[in-house]
Amino acid sequence: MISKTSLPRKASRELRRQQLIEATIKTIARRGFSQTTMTDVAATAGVSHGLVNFHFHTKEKLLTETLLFMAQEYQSNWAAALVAAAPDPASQLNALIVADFNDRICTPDKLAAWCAFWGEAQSRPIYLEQCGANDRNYIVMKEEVCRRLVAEGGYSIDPARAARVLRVTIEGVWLDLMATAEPYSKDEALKTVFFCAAAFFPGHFSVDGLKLRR
Amino acid sequence: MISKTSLPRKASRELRRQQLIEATIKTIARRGFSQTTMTDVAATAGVSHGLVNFHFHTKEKLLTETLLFMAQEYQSNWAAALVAAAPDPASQLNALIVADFNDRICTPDKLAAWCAFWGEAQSRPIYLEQCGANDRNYIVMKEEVCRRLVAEGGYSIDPARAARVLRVTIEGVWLDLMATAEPYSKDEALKTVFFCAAAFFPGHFSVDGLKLRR
DNA sequence: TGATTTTGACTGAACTGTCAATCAAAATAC
DNA sequence: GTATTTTGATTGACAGTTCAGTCAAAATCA
Repeated sequence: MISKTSLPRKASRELRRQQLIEATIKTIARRGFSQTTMTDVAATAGVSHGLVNFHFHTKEKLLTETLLFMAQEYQSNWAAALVAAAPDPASQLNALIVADFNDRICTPDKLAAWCAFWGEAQSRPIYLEQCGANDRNYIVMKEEVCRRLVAEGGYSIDPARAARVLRVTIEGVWLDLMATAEPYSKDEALKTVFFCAAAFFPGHFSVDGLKLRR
Repeated sequence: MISKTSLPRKASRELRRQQLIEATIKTIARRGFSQTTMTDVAATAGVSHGLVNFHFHTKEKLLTETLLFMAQEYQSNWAAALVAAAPDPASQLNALIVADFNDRICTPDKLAAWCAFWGEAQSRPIYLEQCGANDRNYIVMKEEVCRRLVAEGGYSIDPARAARVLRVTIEGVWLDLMATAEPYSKDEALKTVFFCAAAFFPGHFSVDGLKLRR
């Protein structure tokens, strides 16, 4: 509140939009998609509900911009992990896996929000389009990494299917991490993914992660 | 509309309830959870919206009963597949996998409805409790089958993790089947699951399914 | 006839989007 | 540097709409 007043207006505008997007994520995670109202979001951000309309015009726009933000954050996270990794395919695959359990991406609120958006997206083509391009990028890139790893390691498996199983396994343990029914640790979740990678690429991965140079 | 007079009028209480539950599934699949109204459900079933309240009292009860129906249908599907299968663990695992792609369970409407419920369940403990017991049954049973298969085949993998990866892989390809962005056939989805089973249990499974007796 | 099912108009609550008024910051004038 | 004007951010009340749930009456059944 106090620090807000001292900020320049241009920065304040972007800051407030960002604040409202984060409030939206938190609200969706806490109350669910169908029970998220503009007033809830505003209350979470500590502002009046009129302000949300001032910045986003409609509820629909607020929701799509929130989804877009999460999609871009997700994409830039794995893209950054990829450029930071060594150029060999095993290191890159390892970096991709670890990146998905990054503390900034893999928070309870964001996982719950992803889940809520995903559940709603089935009936809203706009949502699917919103992050469809990102999804495709990710899939293509992951397949390519697996293809190179198969070639390098002399494996005889279908790289596209391996990439697909690894991708959905990560999604799956994400969901498990949220469901209160069957809880296990984030570490066990990561181990499960590596267990899977080790089954496909035993020369490069073990249940504990990337194997050291052979 | 025309057939209404011949069937629903004469329909018993249970039949109408069932009809409304199916209309709810279809409506949720088509319009999404947050946009599903009592009037929508009633219109889909071809009755007035007052009747829905007559049979289910509240919207919340209609939704929970719909979820309960799907959970029970899912459970009885795999339970039936299990008793029909040969007693050896490989046959039972195979039966479980195939059962999840059964035409009665694996319809676009039901997958979309599952997805919508799942997205909403994160913020509604009641929904999770609703099918939590079923989920746990399934997980325990699947782990047990994998444990027996590991013992029989002399594999050296963790059966709980194998069971988990197989479970979430099935969930994952289910989701892929719905998302319009990256569509592949139901057959390819099943092959992907078997690809995974073959990686864990190469003596018993190939990408085409259960291997014949060795 | 009496019991049960079904209809559709109605009510009250909740929610979205609008708007006039207010206030603070920035720009401009003096 | 100080006063004045302009711009942008914020509020809260309000209008219009939607929707869940109610209910009295009608239809149907047995």
